[in-house]
Amino acid sequence: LMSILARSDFQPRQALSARLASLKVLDSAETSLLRSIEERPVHSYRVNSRLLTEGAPIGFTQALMSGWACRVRHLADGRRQVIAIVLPGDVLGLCPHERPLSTATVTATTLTTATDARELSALLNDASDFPNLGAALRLSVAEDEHYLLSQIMRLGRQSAYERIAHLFCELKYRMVSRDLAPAGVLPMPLTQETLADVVGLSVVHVNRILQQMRAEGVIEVGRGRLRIQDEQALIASAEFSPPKVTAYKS
Amino acid sequence: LMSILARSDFQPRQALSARLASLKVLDSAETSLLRSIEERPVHSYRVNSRLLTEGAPIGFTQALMSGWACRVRHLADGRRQVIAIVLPGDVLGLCPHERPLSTATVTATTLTTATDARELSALLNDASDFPNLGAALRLSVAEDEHYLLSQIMRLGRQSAYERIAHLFCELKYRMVSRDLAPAGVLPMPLTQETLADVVGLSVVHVNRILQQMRAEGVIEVGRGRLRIQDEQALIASAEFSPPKVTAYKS
DNA sequence: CGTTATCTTGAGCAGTGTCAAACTCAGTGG
DNA sequence: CCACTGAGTTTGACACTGCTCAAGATAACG
Repeated sequence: LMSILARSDFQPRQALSARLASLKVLDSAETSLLRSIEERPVHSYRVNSRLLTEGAPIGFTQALMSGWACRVRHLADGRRQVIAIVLPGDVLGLCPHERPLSTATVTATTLTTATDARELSALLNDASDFPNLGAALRLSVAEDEHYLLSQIMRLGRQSAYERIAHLFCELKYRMVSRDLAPAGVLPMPLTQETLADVVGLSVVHVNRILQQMRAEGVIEVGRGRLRIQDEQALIASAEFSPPKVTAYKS
Repeated sequence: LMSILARSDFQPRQALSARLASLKVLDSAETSLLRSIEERPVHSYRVNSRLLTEGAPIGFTQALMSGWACRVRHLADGRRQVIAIVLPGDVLGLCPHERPLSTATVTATTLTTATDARELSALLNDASDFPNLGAALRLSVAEDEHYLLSQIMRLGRQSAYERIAHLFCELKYRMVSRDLAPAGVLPMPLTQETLADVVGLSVVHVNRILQQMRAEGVIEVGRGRLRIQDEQALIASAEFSPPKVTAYKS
């Protein structure tokens, strides 16, 4: 049993409800709906397998329970850009329109599990039965858009160092809001190669920047973990700020 | 009267209905709702004035009637990234949640007019009265997300030449779908400086790439116009493909 | 018709990419 | 238990894309 807790792909399965509850206070019916989604049997995805394919129909909405995935786009010559990192508690294929096609491929970066969450899709359009949950879901969509905009800012106008710093701040913030970063240490299952595809740099350069950050005592990375030692320094050099999408406190 | 037609900021005011009708067949009630939005008195925005401010509340949803605007993010030292170009027919502040805050600043790049389109916001959550219009609106939101992903791909993994080529293909596609690019010529009111902030390059470099494209006979730019002379070449080098967000034909 | 913004060009340089090789380390199978 | 393997990381040398600075040429605009 100790070994189960120690397994690197272990994730508490409440990431989804943790995130949504942090966006809006939920009532008990809403909480138990989320629980039932979280306790449902999962579908497992092997490393490098696809959860969604660009241009292909989205069968039904899924919620990531454990593991990390990446939304990616490809170019013909093999160049690859990670659009967004998908963490436990994120929802895939949440589209308000009919017969949606995926706008990007989603690949499992680690062993990944996801559950059917098709109720959430319906909630987007008609939240009359679960008003707070509907609101939380919409806020989460707005947050996700905020993160897309941040990715554009990073890639377009920040230096290599700033991009990585900004990404790490964002990952920490997102993991914390799902209770997945105990004691300030977060799992970091991405290889430097994948990291490079996120921040639009070469592997070699990513490696050099990480060395630099380590030398400065700002972070500790390796063995699947990331510890941010000087968060203020990172936040300052990246000009990171967390998403604010509504004027309500929740 | 000839001079009115010749003015560079002249735009037919049906861009919104042209775009939405291209996404889904609308019935007459829906069409006339759009007409009434389009014929409403406009609010004018001077060059460089703000339609929305990052972090500030979004008063109400607006539809751009004429002129071009840019969604931008800023860094403290003055660096600026254009997240997206906002064209006539685009809708601003379309958020499904309560009391939304803007996730980016929107600045008028040319003289711009916009009308109050708050009905559309309500339609996002409850489209029972205007089902096709609701569907069209949701499709337009999905398309907009597709364009954001394209922007990420461009900035992260494409060369300077490819970025500009891709952007031009996208602009042409968007303008055509609103009936704003007669005879294959589109208005191009962006300065090279703004263009640089879109594609994440320096002005000087943008200028050089434009020279190159002109020399190759691929485009003609200047005096506020863009003519794409060899669209196949542009599409091929940029690997451009138009958004496909639903399996329905409309 | 001056004035200012925008565009253009050149020269030199910085940041990041490429290539290639060595090193680490977790698995794997003998 | 140990050698082997292969993915991932690290390092160095060098190339190149795109940036900066600065000045001049055009075009827009009042």
